[in-house]
Amino acid sequence: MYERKIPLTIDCGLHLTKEVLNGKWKPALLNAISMDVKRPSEILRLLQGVTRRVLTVQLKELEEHGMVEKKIYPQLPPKVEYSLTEIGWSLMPIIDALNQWGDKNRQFLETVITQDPKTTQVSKSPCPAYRHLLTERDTG
Amino acid sequence: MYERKIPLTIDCGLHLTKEVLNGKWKPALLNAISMDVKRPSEILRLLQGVTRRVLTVQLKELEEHGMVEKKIYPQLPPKVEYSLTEIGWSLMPIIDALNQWGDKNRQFLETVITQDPKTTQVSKSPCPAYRHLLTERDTG
DNA sequence: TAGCATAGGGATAATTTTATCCCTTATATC
DNA sequence: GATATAAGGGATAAAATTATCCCTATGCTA
Repeated sequence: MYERKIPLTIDCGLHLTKEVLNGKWKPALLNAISMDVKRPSEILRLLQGVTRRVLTVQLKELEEHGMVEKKIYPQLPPKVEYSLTEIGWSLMPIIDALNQWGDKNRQFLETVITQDPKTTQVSKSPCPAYRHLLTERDTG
Repeated sequence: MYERKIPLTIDCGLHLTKEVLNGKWKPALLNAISMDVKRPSEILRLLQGVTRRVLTVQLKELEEHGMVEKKIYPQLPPKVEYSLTEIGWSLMPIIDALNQWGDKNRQFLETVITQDPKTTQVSKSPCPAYRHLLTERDTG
């Protein structure tokens, strides 16, 4: 298994949190699970772009970090359901804020990110509904 | 210059925000600048662990993404000061939340992160004061 | 019997991100 | 003359993260 060679910096809250959220799909996974999209196959359908392998790996990390719980149903074909733990739920206001900030500033951000010379292409498939929409939270 | 080969996913706010905050030191840099630690040399001293090169690169990205502004004083040796833009400031509540969440759950997080088999070592130098401490914000 | 669905994981390639090393500029100080 | 300071950046090495490919298991359906 892979072993980190450079020590992880965890000297401030920022870095600790970053470690938990570190992974291309982690925030989106937490978000999906919070919306009751809890089976890997469902998540795979919801999140255009994740591969099964990466999904498995990042879910496992979230589980190891205590953000989600995994329930295995002893049946075939396999059935597994993930759910947020208490500490996982406590991250949701932050995930929502990240999501809303991005959406609110979408026009600006798309411009600056696209202008970035190292960004040659961008993938923009329509976004599935998010929890903050479902629950009608509005922060203007 | 480096060019991305896999298209960037920006189909939801979460990914847009992630792109802006993507970089080992980005949140910490924004935080430092928000606290008036605005010269590269000061930041270098404050943030144990960043190298000058990475500092330069990540500050430049933050600038290209419109989160910070750079003021160059025409003198020698050079003097440069970074400051948050309006949209950069609008990120601060989120940065604070990330920071506070990490600190609040430090004990738990240190445990699960340290137990992680791929994490062999961890660097823990004392953390400099953060803005939310200076401004006495408390979210308990 | 072949193929699908479901979830997981090993091995390795490809990509992206960070780290390391060295060079530039111009002034001040030892 | 050597050295420090301040900021920036090119080239490349190293490390970390993601992607790709293939294999496991078992019951159901065509």
